[in-house]
Amino acid sequence: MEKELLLLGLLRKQKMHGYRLMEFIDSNLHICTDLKKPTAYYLLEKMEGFGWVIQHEDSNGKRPAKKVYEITDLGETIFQSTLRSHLEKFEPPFFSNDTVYIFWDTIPELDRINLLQKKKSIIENEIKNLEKIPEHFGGTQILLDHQLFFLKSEQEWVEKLILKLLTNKVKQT
Amino acid sequence: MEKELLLLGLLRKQKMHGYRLMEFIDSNLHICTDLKKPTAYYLLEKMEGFGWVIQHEDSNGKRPAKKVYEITDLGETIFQSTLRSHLEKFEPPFFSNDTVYIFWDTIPELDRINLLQKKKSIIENEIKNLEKIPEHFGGTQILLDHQLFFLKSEQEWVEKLILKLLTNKVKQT
DNA sequence: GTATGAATAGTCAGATCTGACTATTTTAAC
DNA sequence: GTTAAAATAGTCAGATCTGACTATTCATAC
Repeated sequence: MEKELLLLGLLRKQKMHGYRLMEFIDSNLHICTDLKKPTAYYLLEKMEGFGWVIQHEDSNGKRPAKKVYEITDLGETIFQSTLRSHLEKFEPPFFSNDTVYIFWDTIPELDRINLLQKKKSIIENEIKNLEKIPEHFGGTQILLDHQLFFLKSEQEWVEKLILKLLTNKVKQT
Repeated sequence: MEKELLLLGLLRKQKMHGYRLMEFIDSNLHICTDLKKPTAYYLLEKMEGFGWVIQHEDSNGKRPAKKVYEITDLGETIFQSTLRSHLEKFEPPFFSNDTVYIFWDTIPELDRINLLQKKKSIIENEIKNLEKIPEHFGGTQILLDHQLFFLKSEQEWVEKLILKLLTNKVKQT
């Protein structure tokens, strides 16, 4: 429901057509969602079926008709309850790259260290990029703070793992 | 490719049929993947098409024929390169529940604190549960360590956020 | 004026994923 | 020995998602 929540929340502020929605999401919210354009159109149609949004053609002037979506009262109710249930919930994400650790013993020790070092530098770059972003508006700043906090925690973890590998190696020699 | 990697990696150790694979994943690897049974069967068939695995019917005795999957040389090559590329990569997960923060201003201040407190207690429970799990084998222990490290970081972050809200409230009064 | 590229708005076939189901065999209880 | 429950093995229709595409309009440069 996160994607639906996002769309509903944006439509609450202002009625819009799909393209405008995706434009906003792409340029401002890429940290918190991977919603793609065709999915957005698909979800808008689905939500129209549920009666969460209504759509009317806006054939302004010469341009071909645009489908402008607007949130309904039902949509607002859904938004409010979903918003609350998501704030209180906690669902750990899957670290899909972690699958490798299951097969840790397949990788020679030197490779492990080298590859982890690369991972570490990617994280460091991400941190630098995030720190460059100027203060955002309202809640989006919380989102950025969270991401940054998370990245720093990941950095620390990888550093510890590398250190552990290095000290193990020293012990062996 | 994480799901394919997982299946290939397990088939490397031992040829198996889909049910056995899923049994192992469900009972040991639920932390790192959300692979479900029908998806596993789908992926096995796909990988058979790619020549990464081969399948032969095992009609042992009375039971209806089982499809036993086995990794091929090509599959092993794919596994090795995918394993390495995943170890060096870092892709931050999407905290889908964070979508709420975009609409932070919609929620009354008291609700915010209450709901975050619930979130916090869920995290604390998860931590307790993870700490109960006895030492695992090999790489899987790294996976558990990572998850625990992450959860503690999340706990800290939520605590900080709650604290910030509380001090803001005091200032206002 | 017109060719070219960017912006605008959306669609579609095909890939991926899953809830709910089928079907058989084994185990256990009586 | 028969019935019920659990274990075993898999399937399928339908939901969800996306890469690649279409189609129109606007800007600009020549």
